[in-house]
Amino acid sequence: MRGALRPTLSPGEIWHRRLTDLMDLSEGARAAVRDAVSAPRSYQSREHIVRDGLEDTAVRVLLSGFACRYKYLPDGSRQITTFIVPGDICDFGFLSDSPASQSVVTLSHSTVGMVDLDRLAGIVEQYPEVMTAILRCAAIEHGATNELLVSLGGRNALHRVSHLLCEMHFRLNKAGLVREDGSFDLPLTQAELGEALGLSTVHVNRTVQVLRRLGLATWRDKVVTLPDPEGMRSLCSFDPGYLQAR
Amino acid sequence: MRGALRPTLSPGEIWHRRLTDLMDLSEGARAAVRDAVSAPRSYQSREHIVRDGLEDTAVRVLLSGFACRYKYLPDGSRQITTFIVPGDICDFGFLSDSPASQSVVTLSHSTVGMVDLDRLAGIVEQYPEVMTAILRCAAIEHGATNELLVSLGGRNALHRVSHLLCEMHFRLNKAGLVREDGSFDLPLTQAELGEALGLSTVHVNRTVQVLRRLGLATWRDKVVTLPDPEGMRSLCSFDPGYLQAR
DNA sequence: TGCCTTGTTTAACCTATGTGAATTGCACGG
DNA sequence: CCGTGCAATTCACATAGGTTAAACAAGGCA
Repeated sequence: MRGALRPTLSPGEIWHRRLTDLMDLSEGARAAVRDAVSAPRSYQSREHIVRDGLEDTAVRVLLSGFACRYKYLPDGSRQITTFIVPGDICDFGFLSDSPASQSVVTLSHSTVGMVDLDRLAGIVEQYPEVMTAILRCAAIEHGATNELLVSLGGRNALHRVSHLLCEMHFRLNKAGLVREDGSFDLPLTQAELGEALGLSTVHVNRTVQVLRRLGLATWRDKVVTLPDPEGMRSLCSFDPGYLQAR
Repeated sequence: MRGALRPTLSPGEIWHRRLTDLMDLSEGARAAVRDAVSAPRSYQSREHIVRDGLEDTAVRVLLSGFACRYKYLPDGSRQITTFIVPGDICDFGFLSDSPASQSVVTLSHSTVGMVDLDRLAGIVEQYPEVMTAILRCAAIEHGATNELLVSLGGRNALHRVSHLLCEMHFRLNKAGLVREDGSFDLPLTQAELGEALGLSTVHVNRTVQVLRRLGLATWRDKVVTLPDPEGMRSLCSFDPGYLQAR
């Protein structure tokens, strides 16, 4: 049983980790952030965290599991626009005081922490750096959306799939969710991956098999392994710049 | 010569118009915003406004003309990720105090106003609603990116092109740039439209001709006319919700 | 034990869109 | 008036990826 992920963390630990990665925070700010996250609420797979932008008085932070934002097309097909991993904010509608136009749904069993908006306002007033950190979260998410856009506009199926796997590897690694052997949980179905990448399920399957044959990726039982991350990155020219503060 | 667009405006007028559309601003805030925009700087077509996120101490607002944000793919092709029309902020990097990862280039002769960052900070401190208004600008831009993502992921060529034309019609109309007869300047080349929509130039051309034959759109000499906006909207199920504050 | 359900895989066939290359129409500069 | 060059257009052909349907595997449950 090598690769136990990590000991249990306090709810706020994950968000704290994310924010300090993006911004130097004072000791006081860090404590405030850590304490602001409420006891996690648990969601089953395919349960809605945010329904069509119905926003209330709290910011939701994914603490564990996997989720996505999506939009429906008129023909009933679904386009996934972002994947949400632990540490991510589920919905940025609170920033502009307007409900989000999208819904957020879990893709696996997940837990979500709440940060009360009034409380957050107080923290931000005392520690303005926290606001910058949050805005960086938003900027990175926007960057990820842009990169997905680039994938759909200009990359072929093989590059789309490998680029997304590289991104997941990178993001989950930052969250401490990649094991020693380079494997990580990716609780997606191939159909869902297709809904994000604009590919049919069948073609996602074909493409994943090519990656297997190339010895660059395996994906079984919701676990992805990249035996040769460097080879994978160079295959699709993955550059994680868009996922980092600078 | 019907349809003269509108009399000359003071530089800050356009931005003022945009922000008040998104947010109720007090008289003081409106004056502050109006006065904060510097004398416009003029750019030729295809000149860079922001180069690879080299950010300085001012926010740039497009006052007239047309621009886009883009990213290059490793194979040298270019993916346009956003079109920027008068009233839009060119780059939101200043929000998170990190350089943008993209470049902004004009697509026609354009003018750009600058808002000094320190000055803006002062305004925001006195009138926090201005910050919310700016964050709404950012949210709407994110919404537009998402919608383009949806186009690339799930719409066919005809719907992509018509949806984009509907969006342009809507956005330019808000900026007061659509003439009585429903026509508006779209200083793009078909190749550039293809770079945004993930289509080859040839196929953009084919598609535009279909729209012509359907009597839904004409596009000549950089001028687009939608004789039947409603038909156009229903063709591609255009819903401008994602472009508005609510 | 055996039937559902959900997800992956395979196969045959089809089409929307890309590619390459030539043609046309203009606007511009000399 | 003639070249030059960019943008729009056309044509012939190629292909990546979609579609439909069926088979297969594994887990849950009666």
